[in-house]
Amino acid sequence: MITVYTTSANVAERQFAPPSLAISTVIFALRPSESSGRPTLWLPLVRRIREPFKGLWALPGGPLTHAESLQDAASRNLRETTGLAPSYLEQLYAFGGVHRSPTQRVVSIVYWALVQPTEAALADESENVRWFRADKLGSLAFDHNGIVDYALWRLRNKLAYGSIAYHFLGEYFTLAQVREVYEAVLDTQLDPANFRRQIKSTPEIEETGEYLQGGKHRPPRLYRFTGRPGLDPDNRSTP
Amino acid sequence: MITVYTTSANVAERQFAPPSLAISTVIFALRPSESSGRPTLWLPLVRRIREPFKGLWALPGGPLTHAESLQDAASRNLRETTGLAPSYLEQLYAFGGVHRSPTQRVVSIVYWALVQPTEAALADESENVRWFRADKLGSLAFDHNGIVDYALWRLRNKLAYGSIAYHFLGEYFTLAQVREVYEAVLDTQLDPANFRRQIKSTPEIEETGEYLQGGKHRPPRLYRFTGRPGLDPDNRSTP
DNA sequence: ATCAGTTTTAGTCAACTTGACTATAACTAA
DNA sequence: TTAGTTATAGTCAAGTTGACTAAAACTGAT
Repeated sequence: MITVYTTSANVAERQFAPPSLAISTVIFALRPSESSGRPTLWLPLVRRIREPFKGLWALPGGPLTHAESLQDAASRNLRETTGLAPSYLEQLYAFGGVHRSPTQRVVSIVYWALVQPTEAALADESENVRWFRADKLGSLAFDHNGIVDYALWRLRNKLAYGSIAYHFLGEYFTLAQVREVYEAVLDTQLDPANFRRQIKSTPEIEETGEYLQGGKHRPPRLYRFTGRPGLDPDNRSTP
Repeated sequence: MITVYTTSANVAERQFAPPSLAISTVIFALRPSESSGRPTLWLPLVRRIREPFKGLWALPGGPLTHAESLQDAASRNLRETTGLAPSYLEQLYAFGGVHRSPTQRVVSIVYWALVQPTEAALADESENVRWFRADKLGSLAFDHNGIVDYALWRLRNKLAYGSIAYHFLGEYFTLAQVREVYEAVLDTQLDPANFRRQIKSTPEIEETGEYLQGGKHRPPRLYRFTGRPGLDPDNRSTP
């Protein structure tokens, strides 16, 4: 038996085509809030230029090409749509509900990424690519609101547990900046003294001899993160 | 432009076909070890009856049909190959390295499951379906050794954190049985007194009035787990 | 009946961690 | 010089953890 699928298949034919596979990315960066000036969570979205959901905002994404691993596809897509190179990239989840898209069956393998503020400032922004505050997104295309919610949950989880916060920051940072990352992501206030005691007790934080000058107060010491992010189980792109 | 893919495509044609999508499952159950009699981790594998890796053992898996969500596909597959109904089922990871299979590009969305010992005892076993100790697997087909390692890591992680252990057990259990789950999965000895203090301090454990009779020692009280497992972000199979 | 063997269960104690809070240090701007 | 600001160290009580002791409650053998 020979089964034939075409890219311009009608609905009846699509019933038998394999589900199509897409890669999307939730990209987080810290940017100063317009109101308070404190850092808050933002993410870039792209406007859909075709049906379904034409005109609505959606997560950046695209197809998986033949020669690249899932992770490579995610970081290529991220670069192509926003010009960004992430400092952290991890698989979030494979979404495969039957009715995610009204026109065809799509399985989306979603990654989430963190970018540093210097990177984020360089990001391309245009009519069809814009940054939004993570807590003020409005209604997105497909199930993308749910996906962002889940990515936020994972980010908060990972922050509470591990050593993810430093990927929002540059190579050198003050402990107050680390605290601001936690405060922005978890949306709470933290006691500065207790917070620094905890952070300093983790072995992956290294004191440098440098201080950050220029504030109108006692200059804070600069630190460095020496840990490596845990490798994903599947990212062996070039064997 | 019309692109045509056939199920009997040759290698050159497959280059342009979309990567195919498969669902696999890592199924864990506790069974008594032959040597010590204590519970240990086991999982069922199926023997491959065709190339590639013909004759080797592999994770149970199969295709994704059109009308079912990823999770539904995983539990259907699990039922078809082993006859099992899992008490816990969660997505593990989407594996999509370029060279996972020598003959074609395959993206595998892998689930992991826990089954209760009563279930596990009923599981079909045959020439081509057999249970193995998780720490004595030998060399499996594809990248399945790596997948099992990752599933083990996730299981241990989840155990240390959350309320997963009870899905290995029946509705009623003693605290010593819970401890045996931890000891089997983490492969350590735990102090009985300290362990029970910790478990009893979690609010989801409920004392029953019943005791387990029949041991040659003081009869232990039976407990019940009242928490619900966290829902996966995508398992809305029937909307 | 009693005793040894077993596991269950409660409790103690020191070491460590956490959250709330106080106080001093080191800078800038007026 | 002083007020304002953040950085940084330290204290203290409450809570948690790990190592350990001991009593309770059953069975099976003497």
